[in-house]
This record gives sequence, C-alpha cells and structure tokens, in this order.
Amino acid sequence: MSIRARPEAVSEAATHRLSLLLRCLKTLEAERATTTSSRELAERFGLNSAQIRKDLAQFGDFGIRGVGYRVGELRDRLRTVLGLDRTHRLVIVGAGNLGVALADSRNFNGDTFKVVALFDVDGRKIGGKSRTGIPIRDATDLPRIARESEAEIGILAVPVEAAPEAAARLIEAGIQAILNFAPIALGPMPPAVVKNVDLTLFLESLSFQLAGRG
Amino acid sequence: MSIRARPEAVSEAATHRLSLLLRCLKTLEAERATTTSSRELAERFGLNSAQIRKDLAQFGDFGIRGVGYRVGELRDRLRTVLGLDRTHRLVIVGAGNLGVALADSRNFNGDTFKVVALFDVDGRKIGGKSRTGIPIRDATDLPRIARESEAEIGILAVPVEAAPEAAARLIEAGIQAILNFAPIALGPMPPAVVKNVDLTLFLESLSFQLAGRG
DNA sequence: TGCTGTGAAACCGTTCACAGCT
DNA sequence: AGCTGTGAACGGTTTCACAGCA
Repeated sequence: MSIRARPEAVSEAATHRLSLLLRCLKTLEAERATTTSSRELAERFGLNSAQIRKDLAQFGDFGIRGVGYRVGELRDRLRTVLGLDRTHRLVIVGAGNLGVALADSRNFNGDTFKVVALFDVDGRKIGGKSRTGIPIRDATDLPRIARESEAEIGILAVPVEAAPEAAARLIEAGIQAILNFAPIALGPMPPAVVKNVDLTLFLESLSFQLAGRG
Repeated sequence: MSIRARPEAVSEAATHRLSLLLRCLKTLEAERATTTSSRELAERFGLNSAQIRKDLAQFGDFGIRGVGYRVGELRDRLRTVLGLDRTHRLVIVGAGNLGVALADSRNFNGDTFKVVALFDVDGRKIGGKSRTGIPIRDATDLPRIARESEAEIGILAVPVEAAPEAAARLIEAGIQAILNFAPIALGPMPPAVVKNVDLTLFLESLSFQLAGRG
C-alpha cells in the first residue's frame, strides 16, 4: 500500500528482475487478470516468490496480505520506480549498421524511449535518414542538437577507436546516461551513468561454455 | 606452470573477467612486454590483483612466484581456457537490421568467430547477400546448412513473436549455443547453452538509474 | 485461511593477508 | 626480495521460514 524512500543502492540484478516483472504484469494484464500473487508470478514465469517480494519491498508495501497484488496498480508502481512513466529521448552516435539497426528497432521507439537523431562523421551519410526516418546529423552538431532535443541517453555505436572521444562528447552535450556497444570497458564518467554492452564478451562466454564439454 | 581440471562451475562474472584479461594481454603484447604481474595488470587496467590470481587459479598455476606471468604463455593458456583457440562458426536467424549488422560486424568475423549464413523467411531477402557478402538463405534450409557448415553457435535476431520457434529450430539443427537478442527470456534448452541479450533491459536499467536523481 | 513483508540462515563471490616458492 | 597461490574474513545477495495482517 505505501511507498518507501528509494534505497541508496539497488543491485543491478534486482533492477533487471523488476524490468522482467513488469513485462510479466503486462502479460497478465493482457489476459484481463486483476489480481496476482508472488507465488503465481513465480510459477508462471519461472521466478522465486520470496525474491519477488524482497525486490518489491525495497520500494514500498505494494501488496495486500492474504490477497496478493493488484495487477494494474503494481504495474503502475513499477513503471514509476523504473522511471518508465515518462519519455526518454535518445541520441545514437555512429550511423553504421548497428547504429541504424538500433535507431529503427521497435524496442527503442515506443512511448518510453524515442530516438531523436543519429550522428556520424561520414559526409556521405550526413543529411540522410534511416529507414524509419531518423535523421543522420553531423557529429559536430551533437552538443547543440542533444541539448535542444533534451536527450538524456546516448548510445555509442562507433568503432572501438572512436569510442572514448565520442563518449567525452556525449558528456559535454549534457547526456546523463550512456549505453556503450564498443568493445571497450568505459569507466564511470560522472555525472553520467555508463553501461557497457560488449557483444564480443557474450560470444566469448558462449565459447567458454562450449569448451567445457566433450 | 601446471594446468588443472576444469572446475564444474565458473561464475559468469569470472568468465567475463577472463575475456577482458585476455584483451589486456593482447595490449601488453602489442607493446612487446614479455612478462607481467597481477599487480601491473591491476594497476594498468583498473582491476583487482587478488581477483586476477583467483580467477586464473581455477584453471591452473600459470605464474612464477617472485616473477609474475609470461605474457605470451598466459595469453595462450587463456585462449585455450576460453575455447578461443579454434574457429567457431555462427549462423544468424533473422536478416533484419540487427541480424545484418551483426553479420557484418568486425567483432563477429575474425579468426575465432565466423558467420556462415543469415536466415530469413522473407522471400525478397532470400538469395541476397549482406554488404560483406554473407549469404541470406531460406530459414527452412537452416537445419541442413547448419549441419553442413558445422555451425555451433546460433544468433537469434528475429522479432519477439518468432523467437521461441526459431530457437527450437536451432536446437533441431544441432546448434550448441544460442545468443538471443529478442526481448524474451529463453530458458535453458538442453543440450544447448542459451544467453539472453535483452537490449530493452539495458535501456530500462539506465532509466531506473536516472530516476534516482533530482 | 492465505497472503505479504521481513528477520534469520545459507550461500556465493570478493577481498585480505600471508605462507611458500623462485 | 618479490611474486604467486590460497585459506580465512568479509560483504552482499538469495533463500528460508514465520509473524502479522486482510
């Protein structure tokens, strides 16, 4: 029922579980369910019921003892907790295959996330548009455009050599969070939050697991 | 000096650190360094020296007390441990923006990983090629082609609705490991290893961190 | 009754600190 | 002397088990 002050530290694993939980709730809602319980959620989606309760308890008392959770209400609370109750504008640096793929992706273009522009240094690309119509702008205009469009999140989809400098530019442009796809571990760059998504690492991790077999 | 039997369980975090460590060694090698130590590695690359030693100790005694590690030797050992001392062939299901971007990516096309084909159900794409020349084949031919080319790893770059069935097809085709980019948590699908890379989750995680500020 | 919310217990990964080897 | 390899201490996260409330 009641909300709690946000704890100073929440583990990344817990954050991911909350995102996943929100998705589960959307599924239940699509089925017109009005009420659920940590046990039902756990059984249907392969989770742990105690963990669901603990994860939620960090942010408030959202359930009703003896009953469970109201689906619509819990979904709203989770959206608020995760900051998904408003629109986040994105800029993508690097209009190569990956940058354009992300810009046109369904998942990056809903109500909560919106790509405002792609940026590149290649004069042949500048002035063009992605398939879904995201404009490709000159990377030197990034600071101005990022501020004007009030973009908060920057995606790095440039080659590894260009990544550190591009990251520095995003910071200058007032970007608050960076999702880095270049295979280099960017350290924290205050005041922005950095998340590295190293696709090579995932592949090598699979290779490692394959190596542990006949 | 000596190698050890592979432990039954290695944490994912440790695996990622070993991949990163291998990258650091490549850097040192490019600088013609022949010897290094856990302390040097830790200081130069922002790691923890005890953790480096612990991570390595799971697989053998690779160092020399009082001296450190020989760069070339340690790199070779790590490559073996991670299974990167041979070529892994990949198939990519879904020749949309993301699939093609991955197929053409530098990081997915070196000596250790090689994309053999893209697969799609769209007749207009079938028979074509990606920019770097990866052929786009009919998804119904996946089992045959995957076996003929001895592909071990399958990448799922299809829309979320198509992901579960496409995953099942990869298993039928004898694929040993799946890297899933669709925003759905695929459970384990024995005998294959599954790794979910949910880009939406990363974005939502950043959103959450942004929500914890003024 | 049956669920949540939560202390306590178990577990796992990281860090410390040093014995032992070169 | 100096580094590795490792048992022991620590801290954080997950799981358990139940008190307390609808």
